[in-house]
Amino acid sequence: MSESPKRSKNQLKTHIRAQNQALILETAERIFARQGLAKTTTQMIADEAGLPKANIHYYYRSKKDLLEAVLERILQSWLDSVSQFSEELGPRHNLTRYISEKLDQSRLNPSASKVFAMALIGEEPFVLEFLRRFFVDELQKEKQTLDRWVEQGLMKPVPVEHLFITIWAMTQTYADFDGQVKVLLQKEQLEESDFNDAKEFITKMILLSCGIEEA
Amino acid sequence: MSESPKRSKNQLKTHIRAQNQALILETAERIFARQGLAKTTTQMIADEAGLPKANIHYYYRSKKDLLEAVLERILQSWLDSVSQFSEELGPRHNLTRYISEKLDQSRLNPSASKVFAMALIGEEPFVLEFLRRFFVDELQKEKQTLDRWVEQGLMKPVPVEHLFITIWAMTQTYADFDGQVKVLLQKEQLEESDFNDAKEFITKMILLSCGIEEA
DNA sequence: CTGTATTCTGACCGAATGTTCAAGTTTTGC
DNA sequence: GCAAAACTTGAACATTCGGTCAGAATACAG
Repeated sequence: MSESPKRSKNQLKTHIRAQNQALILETAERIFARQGLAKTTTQMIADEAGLPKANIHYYYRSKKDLLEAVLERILQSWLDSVSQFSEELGPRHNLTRYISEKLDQSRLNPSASKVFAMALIGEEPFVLEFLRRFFVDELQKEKQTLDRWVEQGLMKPVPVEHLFITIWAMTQTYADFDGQVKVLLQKEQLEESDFNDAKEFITKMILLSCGIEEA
Repeated sequence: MSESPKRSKNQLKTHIRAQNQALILETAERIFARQGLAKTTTQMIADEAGLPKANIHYYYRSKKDLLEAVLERILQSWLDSVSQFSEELGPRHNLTRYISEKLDQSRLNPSASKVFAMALIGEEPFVLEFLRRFFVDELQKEKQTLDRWVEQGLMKPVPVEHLFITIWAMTQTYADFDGQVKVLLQKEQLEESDFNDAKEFITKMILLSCGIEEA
């Protein structure tokens, strides 16, 4: 138990703060996903984190602040983990990787996915603003890349907005509506193989619709 | 104002009841969709329906009862409006119609769509139970029909569960996450043409992936 | 070791909200 | 018309929940 072999004297400044904030954000994300944004109480988060409620409010003034911090953390991790489209690698490779990464995200971090979907469906201003600031530009860039691939005859022209909306919709579904998916697949729990089946099916659909793969 | 030209003596029994329940259910559905299930208060519904709050509780004992009544109404209307797959008409016609009808539903009754999605993402036991009772059997039937089409060489074999999950995901998205869609399409409001674009794109994707349409 | 900054926490508060109730009013069946 | 049933509604209640605060405890710098 009593282990402190090396007191690395460097960033002990607000060591406690960073540690507690991380604990609170992780716990909050989990409970927000499980209970819904509105039904989640600061008391629940406090209990599950093993902290008194007042301590939560010491780090995050209001529940809204806490939710926004949770969302910001999610979005930041997504921005970090998403690969940019690389024109040289061509459409097949890029689209396949994009779908694969999105489904992996849904599978490996379902809480984050679900919290984000809840915020979206509830039209939290914070999230819409974030989309406006980051993803609209992102989409424009990807559109240009796709246009160039079309010019080079590597794929057929497609409505890029709808392409990305549908990819988003399909990949998110497996995390966001997992209750429904479990019922339809008649499984207690989704396994990696289910995600792989989905990955294969969705990828094939998208490649076909872009004229990259032949039927 | 004082109009009662013909007192059709038949179903005046609980005329008032039916009328008020309809008003309450419609209003509740709208506000549930706008505010979220948990944030919606009985007071809001009362105000927007022009009734005192106690009157809402006269017809629906609890908020949970009211939500379930709203959900039941939505599901019933869906069951009524959905066309059965008809084997003779073949896969192209049936799938095209199915996608078209689902997108029309999302467009023409976005509140219903959104409330249902909120209940699903929150894993309301009522909805999951309903899915289990109705849609699992439904899916089995459709699976058999598709199998026969495959045998007849009218389409290629596909993972039917994932086919329907992805169709569901894509068509619902335009209603459920319309905030996000509007941002990405950079529109103030979604128009019928946007839904038609989506309809065309999704239909083509699905037909291609079933080997019904050539690239 | 000492003073300062940071963190911790039990107790409390006010507002909001679902629900009940009892006393009214209207409608209905006869 | 009349009694019973159905409907209406203002007021009140109990509970829950987000948020505050003051003072105790702890960590930290010099």
